Amino acid sequence: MISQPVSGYGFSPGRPCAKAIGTHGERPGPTGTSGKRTDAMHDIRAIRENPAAFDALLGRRGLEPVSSAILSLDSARRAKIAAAEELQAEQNKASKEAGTAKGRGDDAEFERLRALVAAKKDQAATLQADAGALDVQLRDMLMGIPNLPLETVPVGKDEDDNVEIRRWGTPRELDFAPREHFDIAGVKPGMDFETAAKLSGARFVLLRGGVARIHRALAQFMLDLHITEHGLTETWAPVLVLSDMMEGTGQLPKFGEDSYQTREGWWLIPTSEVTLTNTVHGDLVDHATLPRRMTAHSQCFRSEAGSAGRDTAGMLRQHQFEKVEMVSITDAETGVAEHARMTRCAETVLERLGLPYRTMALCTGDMGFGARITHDLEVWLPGQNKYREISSVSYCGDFQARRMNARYRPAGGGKPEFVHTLNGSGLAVGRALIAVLENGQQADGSVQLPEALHPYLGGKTRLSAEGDLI
RNA sequence: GGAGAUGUGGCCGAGUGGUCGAAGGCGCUCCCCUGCUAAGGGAGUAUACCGGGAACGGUAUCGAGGGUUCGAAUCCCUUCGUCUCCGCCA
Repeated sequence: MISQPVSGYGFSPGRPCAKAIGTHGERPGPTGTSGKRTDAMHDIRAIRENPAAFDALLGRRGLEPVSSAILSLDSARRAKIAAAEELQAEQNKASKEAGTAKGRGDDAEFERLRALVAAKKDQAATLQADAGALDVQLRDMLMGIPNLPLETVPVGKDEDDNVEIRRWGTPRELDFAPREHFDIAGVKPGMDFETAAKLSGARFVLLRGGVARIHRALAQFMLDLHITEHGLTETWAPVLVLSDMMEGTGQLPKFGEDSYQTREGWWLIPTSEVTLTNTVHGDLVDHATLPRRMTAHSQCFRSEAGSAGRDTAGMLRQHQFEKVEMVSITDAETGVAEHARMTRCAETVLERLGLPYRTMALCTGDMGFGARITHDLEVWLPGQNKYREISSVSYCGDFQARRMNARYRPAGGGKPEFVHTLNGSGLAVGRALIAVLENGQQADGSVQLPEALHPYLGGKTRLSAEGDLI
């Protein structure tokens, strides 16, 4: 790397953020300690070797070809680097000779060489600056390009093209008109949007009594299931993270608007995928420690910019919500199998709760930025009379690992290779609460609660129409 | 928040402004010896980029950024992290 690239987007680690609410000009923001690598967002070599394949895979996502733009930047950058390095080599050589000249007291020769070094240095600096500028351009371009879909991912435009791959459970036959969760008699006393709005504004909720306890029970149940039966390691992590971490998992630079940032520069995690995945940020881990399977229960914060007007009723879409997240750090060989495993872990939660769901393979057009393949779990919501997303399980290949510079050394030595990462909700707690309430609702406004939760509710089995656990 | 210390390769740890990409140890790989094991001997072992079919050559990197210098791991400035003590605090 010729020179340290300047951050090409609005904020930069180590400095107060332009986007921060209420700028603190003098206060340095929290920063990471890792350096930036300019080439690591996508495999530039792979693009060089087969630009058509790169464009073809992006084309499946509905994106225009970009490889020729990338490659022309890349070759311009490489030409500058080569020229600059040649000059630096000459500079280093002359400098060394200057040292020996000085050593033997040859002042005339020393002065001549000193001037030569200065000249070379000057020329090299110009070329370095050029290379650096091209580097930043290339980096920004690569940072903005989403992950390549696996060949197995169905091609499509939007969510209408997603493919159902599995369905479990049968929605109950009801002899009454099902209500949405916030409209169920037994739920109303414990789900207070008015007070939450007073405290925090729109898209917040305040839970009380039985509903609050069911919510808590759900999170505990999920965590316990994952750590005792699925072998995930329980983890508790910060919810404030550095910009580097958000960049590592792909929330930045493109999607900064979707998250919140403190005045000091920290970001509030939109999901603990950020913290769990970045546990290996910048690390060279022992292959024998893979796969690393983690789970965490955390608060999640999302600005929900761009979803104004959607799902405004109830607690389906909130600025702050809880989620039990699963993350696996693994390698290229086991990534796809791990994805299937993780999907099963999430499905198991729903099955234990007796909640009907379907598993969808997202099409290329509906997949998230960092994913190579994503399965969404959609739970049946009788109040809405439809399946709604409650979990999303993605395999990211080495996409995040490249951004994080997270690698492992293969068994038996050899060059370090990027780890592969996966993440999935297991599950969104708030949405699970909704599903439990809506699916368990009775004609009288009470709610029958899943057996799996009873131990977490002190043996209580129902939410009465008055809102009490009984 | 105040004072001090510190940040070196997978890990630990040495380091004089040029002979340092960096001693030594651990770990790892290969080989030898030892009829198993334990121990021992030898060799190798940073990352990224650029050029090259390769051998290899070049450039950069000693938390990060900047500066002084012909030349910086080593000097100066800024900044971040860590540790210790004090203060405050769930």
